[in-house]
Amino acid sequence: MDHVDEIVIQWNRERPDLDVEPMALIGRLKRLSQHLSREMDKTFATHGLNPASFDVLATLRRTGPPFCLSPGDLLATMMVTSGTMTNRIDQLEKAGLVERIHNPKDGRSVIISLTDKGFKTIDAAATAHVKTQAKLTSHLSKDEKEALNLLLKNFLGGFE
Amino acid sequence: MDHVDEIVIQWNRERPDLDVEPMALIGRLKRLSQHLSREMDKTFATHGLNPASFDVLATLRRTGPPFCLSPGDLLATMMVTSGTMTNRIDQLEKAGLVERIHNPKDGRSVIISLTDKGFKTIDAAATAHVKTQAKLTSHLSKDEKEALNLLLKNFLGGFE
DNA sequence: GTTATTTATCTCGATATCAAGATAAATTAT
DNA sequence: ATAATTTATCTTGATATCGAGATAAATAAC
Repeated sequence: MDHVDEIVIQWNRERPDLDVEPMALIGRLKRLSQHLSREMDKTFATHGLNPASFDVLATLRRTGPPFCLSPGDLLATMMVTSGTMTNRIDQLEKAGLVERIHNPKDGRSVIISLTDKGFKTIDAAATAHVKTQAKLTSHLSKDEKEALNLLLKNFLGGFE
Repeated sequence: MDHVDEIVIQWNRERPDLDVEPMALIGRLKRLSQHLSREMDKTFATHGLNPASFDVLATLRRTGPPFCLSPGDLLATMMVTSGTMTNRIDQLEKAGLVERIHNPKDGRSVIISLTDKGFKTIDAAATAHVKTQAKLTSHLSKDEKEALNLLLKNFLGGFE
């Protein structure tokens, strides 16, 4: 009997015409996502990052050498607008974690490159982040994790 | 081979020391939550609402008669701060969907009450919302929905 | 070659949120 | 009764995001 169960009971009493089964599923998904994000954000904060900056740095880092991508490339992997990406890069540049390099082959675009400081920061943060995520999923058994992952992948497939 | 699979491959190549299994699970959960929210937000918008205002009105509505709760009660069911709640109520009051009633039994607190207009709005929006949610989960079989819901409930239990 | 279109990024204004603290009423302690 | 504490809500300042549109370079059409 959790928070979502109570919501379902209330709706069933007030609006018995509505089938709120999907609401329970989506509600739990959303709430879980919020809880997980809050915990992970704490890890980012101990490395001077927020989720947005972690995301950008991690995307550059996992790309491999030479740790460069255009704002457009970064956009393509994250669900944000171009204005948001400009702002994220501004912050990271100000913090000395990335730099904007003029693209000699295309005057419209720039190349976002991890600095040494950015590399060290994201490598340390990623190590801690993975540890946090392991802890956050430690309540689940191996089988549960696999089953959940598979169901989510299938579900997500309908959108991407 | 979805978006998250590619991320896992990249991390395995660049940082084979990291176990990114939990990252895949959490990443899918988060991304799915975003997709679902975006779709649901469209339904809210057609009723002149945003997710925040829908949430407040729905909470008041499903409470049943007399469709009243204090800001503190509303806070307890949503994961937001008191400042956010004040702002949400301000917007809804300005739109004529709720009203702040002075609580005669406690000078510190107020009672947030659904207006007729608020009641009609949320009833129509909720009907449409449930329909949207049914569509969003229609890719999943009945068994999948049940299995997923159960796993999520178990997972969520660790946080609430 | 000049014009039109597309592409890549940035700018601007509006908004929802949070964290921290202010205000004011109720409760508890002395 | 008075003072101290707790509780309920609101205020303020900062920030991340979005949507829409601006800018400027590359490409395509003619």
